[in-house]
Amino acid sequence: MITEVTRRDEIIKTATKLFKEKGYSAVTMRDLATAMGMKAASLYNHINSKQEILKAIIISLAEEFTQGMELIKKSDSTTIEKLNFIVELHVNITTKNTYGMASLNNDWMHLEDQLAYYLRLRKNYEQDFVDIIKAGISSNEITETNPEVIMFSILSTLRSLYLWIPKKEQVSVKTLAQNLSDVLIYGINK
Amino acid sequence: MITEVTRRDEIIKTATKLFKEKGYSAVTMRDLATAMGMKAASLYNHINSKQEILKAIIISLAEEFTQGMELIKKSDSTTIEKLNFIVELHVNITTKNTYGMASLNNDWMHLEDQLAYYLRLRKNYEQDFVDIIKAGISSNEITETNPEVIMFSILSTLRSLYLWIPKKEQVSVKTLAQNLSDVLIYGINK
DNA sequence: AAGCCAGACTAACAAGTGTTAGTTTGGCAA
DNA sequence: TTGCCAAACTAACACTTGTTAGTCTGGCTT
Repeated sequence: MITEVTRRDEIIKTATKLFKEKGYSAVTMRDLATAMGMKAASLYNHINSKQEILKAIIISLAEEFTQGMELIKKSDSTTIEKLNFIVELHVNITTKNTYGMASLNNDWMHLEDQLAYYLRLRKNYEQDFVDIIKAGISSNEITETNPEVIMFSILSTLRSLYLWIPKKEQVSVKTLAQNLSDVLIYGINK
Repeated sequence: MITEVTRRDEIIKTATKLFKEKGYSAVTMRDLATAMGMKAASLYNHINSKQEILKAIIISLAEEFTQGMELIKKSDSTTIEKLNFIVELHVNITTKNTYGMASLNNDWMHLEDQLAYYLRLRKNYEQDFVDIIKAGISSNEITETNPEVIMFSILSTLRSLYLWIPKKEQVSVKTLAQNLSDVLIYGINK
């Protein structure tokens, strides 16, 4: 069975783009309708609320990250390998959905019912990340710097990828991930 | 002459805090008034518009970064030293004004008259940054990775500091800057 | 040919938006 | 004591917001 692209999907996709440019709060249902070539009221034949659109964008992305981290956590790899996988995970997801990453980063606080759930996912993700780094320090793979500083430093870069990937015209995902891993893990000192 | 803290300053300070939590668009003048313990109309005895508040927050910060970069650029230092200075510049400014950094990062697109000016400052800053890295590659101080990747990677971390500095309870600015420089320049590989 | 119905429309709502005009008040300078 | 004025207030404005109700239309199924 071919999964068809519904009108709802198109609305969410268009909204994602608008949300990236101005943020969730600054985009009105009339803005969204105009971008879709219809009137605001017509949107409600396909979606139930503005809030529902935000939820559809953010929660699916957050779950994708959680699933990826779950696999990496369980994998039988060295710490450095796991960090490489994390970089690839971010590059992959961000490449597929650049716009959505903007909402994930900047508009999560406007989730209402789903806010607590989102925060739980995010907290778990960061905990898993820092655990990997701590294991790497114990096993002598990684320098003895504060693990939170390391995690924050790497994650900040990965979370900002959405701002930057669109500007790089067609660098292969593999190459970009490799370059990034090198810089993040081995530094830039010669 | 002692520079007094005006009511206007207090309003801007309060707004900065609210903007960080919900973003510029989601904060109403009535929200701001409530936080100040007054009615919305009273705000206009001190400020001319909501827009003006955003401008006051963002432009002064952007100019502070530009001035800092100007000094670093002209300084007679090695590339590594200059990068250290840049890290310190970000840690210093972010420590002094954590909330404002959120607006600088997330609400700049809601600047109206000043948008072009802001974009010019930002573009120049990034150009100066990438030039420093290129000089370091030429002088053999820095690995031959794509300079834009290096710049993006470091700057992403520095721009995200505002999310993270409040959580570190009273780590000294010097220590944090040193830790960060180490991770960003020398990597985490042992 | 008949009828269904997805998906658009118009019209309207109640609430919330930034902002203005004009008024009141309480404490300091004269 | 009087007069001033910064800084608060109330009331209102014109417009925008998300959303609902009800209607129309054109193409597919029967």
